[in-house]
Amino acid sequence: MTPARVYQHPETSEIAMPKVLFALSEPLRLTMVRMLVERGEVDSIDLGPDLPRSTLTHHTSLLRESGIVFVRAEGRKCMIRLREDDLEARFPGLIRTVLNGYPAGAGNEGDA
Amino acid sequence: MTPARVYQHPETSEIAMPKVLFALSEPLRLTMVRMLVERGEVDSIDLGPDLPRSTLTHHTSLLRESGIVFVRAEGRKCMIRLREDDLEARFPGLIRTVLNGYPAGAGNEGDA
DNA sequence: TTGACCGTCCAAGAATTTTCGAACTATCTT
DNA sequence: AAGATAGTTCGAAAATTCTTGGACGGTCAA
Repeated sequence: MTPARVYQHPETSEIAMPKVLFALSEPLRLTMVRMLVERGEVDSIDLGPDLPRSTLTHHTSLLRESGIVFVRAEGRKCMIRLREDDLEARFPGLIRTVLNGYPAGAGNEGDA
Repeated sequence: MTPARVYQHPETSEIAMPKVLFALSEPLRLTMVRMLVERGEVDSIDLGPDLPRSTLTHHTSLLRESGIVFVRAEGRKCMIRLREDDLEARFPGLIRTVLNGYPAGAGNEGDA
């Protein structure tokens, strides 16, 4: 039994505003974050069913490394959830304020 | 008497969250925005006295095109101020929330 | 165990952003 | 008018980021 996949996450205190804003500055990732807020923990593939897997990994890694999401391995899939409490502690109101200004559908995401 | 320099600004309704977040995702520009909040309208050169002028123009243009600042020519200088009301109307609380999470000095800016 | 799946890593190319010197225009001072 | 000053534009080079295919290793079902 191997330790499966392990993901590195920044400490709450290490979460940096510029990196977070950069991560959120992409419509695709912003839409992912909205889905996380609405659904709680999701299977990573739900965040971009039509994306090539390596592209999806790229974006989820960026969200993880910036401190926005927590990632854990679950069997062969990968479950992702927003670090709500950590983000709220570090940058109170940020996620809510940002999503408020980016209504659903604003980014022409996915399902036509 | 020539019309001097004219600057294009997006309408309030055209200000887009991803572009704004991208503009704010750079420590240098984030620091500029803080200075604008603290000082009101400033001479553009105050935003980066040590930067090459063309670099300064690049950053101020990006802030202007994203809808964050208003720029006007004043003689040979260029005065810049935050579009506080427009930003507050479009994305309530955003600037305050962001600057709150990016304390002064966080970006090692300028004066050593 | 075999085979299908899933996610990551690597590498390469495309696209974007950043930086800044040089040339140019406009403005102010004298 | 001449010289100094301010800002923009252009071009080029460096740095980042984005996208994707392909190889690889772990996981699940049969």
